Amino acid sequence: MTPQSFPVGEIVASRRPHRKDAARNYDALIAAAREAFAQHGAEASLEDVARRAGVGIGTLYRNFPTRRDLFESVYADEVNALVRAAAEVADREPWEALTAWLKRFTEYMVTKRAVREALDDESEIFQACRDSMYAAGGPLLDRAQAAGLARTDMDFSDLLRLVAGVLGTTFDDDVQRDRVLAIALDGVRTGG
Amino acid sequence: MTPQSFPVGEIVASRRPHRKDAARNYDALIAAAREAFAQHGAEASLEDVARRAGVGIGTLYRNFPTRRDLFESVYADEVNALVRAAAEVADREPWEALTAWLKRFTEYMVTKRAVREALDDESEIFQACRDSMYAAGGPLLDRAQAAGLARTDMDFSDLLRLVAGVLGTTFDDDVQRDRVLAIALDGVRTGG
DNA sequence: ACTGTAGCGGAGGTACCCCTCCGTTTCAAC
DNA sequence: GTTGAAACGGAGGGGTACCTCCGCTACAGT
Repeated sequence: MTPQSFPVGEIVASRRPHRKDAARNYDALIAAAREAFAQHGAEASLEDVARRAGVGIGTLYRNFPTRRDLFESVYADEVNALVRAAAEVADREPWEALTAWLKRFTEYMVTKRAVREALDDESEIFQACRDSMYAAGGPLLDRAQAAGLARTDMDFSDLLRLVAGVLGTTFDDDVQRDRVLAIALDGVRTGG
Repeated sequence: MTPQSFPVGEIVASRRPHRKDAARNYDALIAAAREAFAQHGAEASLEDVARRAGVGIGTLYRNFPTRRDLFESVYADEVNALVRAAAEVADREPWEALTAWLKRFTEYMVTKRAVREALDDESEIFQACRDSMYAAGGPLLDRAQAAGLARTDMDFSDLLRLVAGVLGTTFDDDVQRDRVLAIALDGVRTGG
């Protein structure tokens, strides 16, 4: 309801280097990895990631000594974007703010899917990211519930799973996707 | 409504061999492949599949010359099981029959997920399987709609995507999964 | 029981991936 | 501009997967 006041910065201490060329390579690696993981899942080739980023394999390993390190950085990056998105919709109407944020949540899911395969659910970073995300998005559901627009026998976690699931499937076209998502959200919505 | 009268047999001409040892190996390969694909996705190692099945790699390649052939057989096998399941629930109450079948649909989704990655959506087998599955499951939704238990501004395809999506995600536990699925189906259900 | 053949397993060539190591390049502080 | 340290790229050793090929095995029909 008020602009987010909790920290939206780095979830884990970012290892982004200071030198210009190094920082550029770091960013290129994160972007390439997100792309590769989205396309090939958790087992994407790291050499392919380095190729996409236009850097040598050695550079990849210096920045991310293990595959897990790369996953964590890509994932944290996505979560940060999602947290920022929550602040951006905070001034809209309750239900519209919620659904707008859930739309942005779609993109996050693509990365999340691959990351799930690689990182243990109980890992520290997952915990931190979940906290961060719930702190950012949770109030959006709270507002809708307080306004009598959303059922109260569910929590934010339920909502995310529902939306994540629906958006994680493929559809004939965008029209069908929106229709099915609307049906799912009809299960969430209450007269208002 | 009446027991299924359409063919529930092989969707594609099965290449299952006649000789006893060969047939056993064929079945073991299908089972091992389903397991491996569920676990590792479309890029599971074929040598691993052969190992799980307890056969030589040569045997795998004789039965399934290409990775695609193996996928198609595993997939067709699953669809056949799903079609049979529709016949088995046909004598229950409309809404209960529908949800019972959708529960079985969960298992199918695990395989489907991997197969999607490997097979083109427009492939002949996908088309045939979809027809077969819709013919089997579609009447279950029709019945529920006719009984005023399900909204009529959606079709069977929408329902499958919705359920497939929800069940394709992970949950904290079975209780949450059932709760979220119930919310989604609340969007489908109409007063009754 | 005999026997022809369908079926079997796995060795091995090729290709790709993982990850380390180190000689070379590039930055930035002076 | 000089220079030292940080960063770079990619060669290369070890491992695994793909797929073919062929000598061996075991089934089924007589």
